[in-house]
Amino acid sequence: MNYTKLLKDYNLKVTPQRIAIVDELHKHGHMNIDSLYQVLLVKFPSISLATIYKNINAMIEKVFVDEVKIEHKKSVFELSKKDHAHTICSSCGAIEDMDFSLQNLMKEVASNSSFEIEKTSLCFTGICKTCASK
Amino acid sequence: MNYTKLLKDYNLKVTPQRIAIVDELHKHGHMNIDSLYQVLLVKFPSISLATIYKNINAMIEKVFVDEVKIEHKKSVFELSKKDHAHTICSSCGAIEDMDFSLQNLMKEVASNSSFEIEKTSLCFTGICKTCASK
DNA sequence: CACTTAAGGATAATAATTATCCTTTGATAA
DNA sequence: TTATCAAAGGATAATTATTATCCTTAAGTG
Repeated sequence: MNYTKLLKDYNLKVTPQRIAIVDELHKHGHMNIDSLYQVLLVKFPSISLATIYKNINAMIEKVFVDEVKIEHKKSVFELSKKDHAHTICSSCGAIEDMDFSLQNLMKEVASNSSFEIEKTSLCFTGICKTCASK
Repeated sequence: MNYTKLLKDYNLKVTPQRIAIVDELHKHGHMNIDSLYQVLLVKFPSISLATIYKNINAMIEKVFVDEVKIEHKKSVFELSKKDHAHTICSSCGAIEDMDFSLQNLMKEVASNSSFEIEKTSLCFTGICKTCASK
């Protein structure tokens, strides 16, 4: 993926730190602030935690990164992708995407309610396949 | 509702502060820590914020209060009730329950996935009826 | 390559939550 | 009803999380 173009498209200056943030989010799927910080310290030994916060917030603002709020844990961040739910394993903590048509859900609600939906968040907490087989 | 019995059933000592917390949650539906604190200050002018935190955490632990995490806002808390979703108005901030059969959703997922669901959280962000008509 | 502006890094400030410690109050049983 | 004990409340300190500030550095533009 061309992260330089991505950043430019969203009017964010292309810096090595930003490229790395997007790169790591892409590689890991879901990361919280601390794990991002830890992994970026490898490439940028003097990177500041403030840089992580500032950039994640900027990317959320530009709507190409989303925050996923999780019970009893710090939020994780992901590159925006449409129409999916999340599974959170209460045993190992793994967070995964799950294919799920939120569109259908939203249509269903739209026809039964007067609430105008802009965004839907669906999270399943439970036991993942790996933990279940142990 | 008999809050004394409720607290006893969950092995929590019955104190006036706890009864008031449950009472306010019941009356208001959804409250964050600060609004709880403000409203409890009326009845208990010397109540400590720490008491609110400690009790909400204890009630969550006992699983008769749930936390609802909301984007860009502090979490709100509600007395546990089953099978419903939440709507959050991005205009006025109102948080409401929405009747919604999470059971069906969970069955659907169970038959298509190997993830064992324990709990489902569904939030719709958008514009509420009142704000839409303005 | 020079200039302008925004980003990075270090750190202080603020906000949010939890821990500590002492006092008070429920719950239990004599 | 009262004595006892453990747990809850209140005040506040400590910790954690996040944001703001300020100066230096580097990206974008011509």
